[in-house]
Amino acid sequence: MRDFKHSLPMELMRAREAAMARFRPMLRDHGLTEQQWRVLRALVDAGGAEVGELARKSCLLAPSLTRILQHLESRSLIKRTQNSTDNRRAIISLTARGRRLFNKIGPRLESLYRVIEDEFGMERLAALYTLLAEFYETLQASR
Amino acid sequence: MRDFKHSLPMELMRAREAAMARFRPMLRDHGLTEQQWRVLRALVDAGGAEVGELARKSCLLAPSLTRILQHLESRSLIKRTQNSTDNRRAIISLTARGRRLFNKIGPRLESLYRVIEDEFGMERLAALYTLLAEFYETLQASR
DNA sequence: TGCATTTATTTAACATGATAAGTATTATAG
DNA sequence: CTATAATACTTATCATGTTAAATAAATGCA
Repeated sequence: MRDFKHSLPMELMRAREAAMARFRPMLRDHGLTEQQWRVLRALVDAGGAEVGELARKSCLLAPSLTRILQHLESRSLIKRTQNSTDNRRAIISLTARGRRLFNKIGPRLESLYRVIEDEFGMERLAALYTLLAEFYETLQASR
Repeated sequence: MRDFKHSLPMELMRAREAAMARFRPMLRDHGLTEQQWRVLRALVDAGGAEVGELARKSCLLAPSLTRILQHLESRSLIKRTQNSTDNRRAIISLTARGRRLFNKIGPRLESLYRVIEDEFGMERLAALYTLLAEFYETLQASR
């Protein structure tokens, strides 16, 4: 059998964890988990979205997102607006408070990201992005 | 701000998830989670290991591993042997039953992995492995 | 119109992720 | 020797991952 050290899912996980270890402490300082941050960021990107759309954009499973939205709503970082044409769908958007938090954290995470760019190099980073996107597309295409 | 779609941790996660989606159903058919499988595989690779060593090899946090070992032990897939020179350290190893389960699942996962190799191509896969390893090393080195 | 089906989201249950704190054992300074 | 620190795990707590089931609203069709 192939060497255990060369398990692709584990290598992907280790690389991700190495990166997240840089970001997580700052998020924690602001009382956010990485998943909660992904939701805020997806909302800024989309400017309001339905739950399903938000799940895709933030790469979260629906049950996880449900809990996270409940949590963020209790902290008044997001709000729900009912869609009049389809009462199953609620539109989620940031509150002013949520946006302020995002504006405070975003730039700091960006600068941490630039450190990684500097250390690893833009070219290799771009190559990695490309391979990852191709890998994902390849595996999705044949489903 | 950089496009949300180009968040490296998310790309790593999506790629990993695409791969795991291929493997998880089979593991589930045998009553194993992917983490439990990683532990069995690390044990085969090491042929018996201390808890800390096992945590590193299987990329699991110590508290998670503690619970997983309790679970696997209750299913008689692993056993603990006390180290006589240091009673804090217990040596974990597979039982005969654990090894049988591994031998049944391992080859099937290998063949699923070969499908991915075929679809994505050995060369690109090798390039991806290399970049991931370099990325990990780069981020660890500067800590 | 009335009812089965589909769609969108939430609940439930169990397992793991992440951090902090606790426990037992070994190593070490004085 | 002995008090103290370091080591190796384990517990505890809260949040998320994963799957299945439930709920509720919209859709399709007889």
